[in-house]
Amino acid sequence: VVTYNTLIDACCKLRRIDEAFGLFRSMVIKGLEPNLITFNVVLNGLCREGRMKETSGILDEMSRKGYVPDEVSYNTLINGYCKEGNLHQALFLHAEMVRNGLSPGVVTYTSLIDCMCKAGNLNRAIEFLDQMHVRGLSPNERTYTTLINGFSQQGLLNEAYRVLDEMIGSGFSPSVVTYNALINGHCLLGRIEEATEVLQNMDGKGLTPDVVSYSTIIGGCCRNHDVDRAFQLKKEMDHKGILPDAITYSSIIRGLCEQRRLIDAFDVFREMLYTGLPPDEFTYTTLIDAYCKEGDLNRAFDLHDEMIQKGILPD
RNA sequence: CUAAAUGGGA
Repeated sequence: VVTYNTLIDACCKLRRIDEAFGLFRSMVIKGLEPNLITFNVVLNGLCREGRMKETSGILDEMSRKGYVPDEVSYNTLINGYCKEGNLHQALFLHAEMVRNGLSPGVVTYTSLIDCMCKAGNLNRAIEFLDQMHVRGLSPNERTYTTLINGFSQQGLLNEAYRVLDEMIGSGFSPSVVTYNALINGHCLLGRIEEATEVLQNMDGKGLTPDVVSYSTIIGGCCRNHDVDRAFQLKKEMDHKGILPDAITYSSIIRGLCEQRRLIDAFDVFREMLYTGLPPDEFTYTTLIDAYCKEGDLNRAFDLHDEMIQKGILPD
C-alpha cells in the first residue's frame, strides 16, 4: 500500500492524474485496501487540478470504507478551495474540522492566511494570525512568508518588512522564497533598483538567489519596458550558472513582443528551443497573441499548429 | 508514503 501511495502521489505531482486513478483502481483489483493516506493523496491530486467537484465522490468512498477525514484531509481540501477562490467553502471546512474534534494546526492557518491574502483581504489574514496565537499555535517560516507575500502583492512593502522583522524576531531565518516575495513587491511598484538591492543582499545572508529571484526582476524590467536590463540580468544568470526556465524566457519574450520587437522575440524563442527547454502554453500564447496583433496570422497559425503537434493544448 | 509560501501569457 505504501508503494502504491508513493506512486499515486508521484503521478499526481507530475499532473498525470489519470494514471494516478488507474493505480488507485488497480489496488482494489489486487486486493490491496487503500488507507487514509491513499485517499488523502488522491484528494490532493484532484485539488491540485482544481477538480474540487470530484472530491465529494472520493469523500463518500472514504466514509463507505469507514475512514474519517483527518487534519491532512481537511488541510488538503481547504487549500484546494482556497486556490479556487472559494473562501466560503474553505471557511466552512475549517469550522467543520473543529466540529469534528480536529484542531486546525499551523498548516491549516497558513492555508487560510494565504487564501485571505490572495483575496486581497489582509485584515482577515491578520485575524487568522491572531487566532493562531490565541490557540497557542506559533506561525512558522512559511506562515510569515505567506504574509510577507500577501503584503508585497498589494504593494504594502512597509507592512511586508514589518512582518519580516517579526519573523526574524521570532527566531526564523527568511528563506530564498521570503526574499523572492519581497523582490516581487519592489518590482510590482516598479522599483527595480530596490529589487536588485534585495537580490544582492541575499548573498550576505548566506542565501543564493535562484531562477525565481532573477525571473521576478526580469519580469519587472519587462513590465517597465526595460528589456535591455532584462537581457543583462539573463546574462548574469548564465554567468552564475543559474539555469533559466520557461518562465524566464516567456517573460523576456513578452517584453520584446510588447516593444513590437517580434524578430528578437522569435530569436529568444529559438534560443529556448536550442537549449532544449520546451516552451509551454504561456510561451506560445504570448507569441501567438503578438503575431495576431501585428496582423501576421500566418505565423500565428504556424505556432498554433506547432504547439498542438508538441502535445500542448491551446485553451 | 499524504497537506501550507515566491516569478511569466490571454
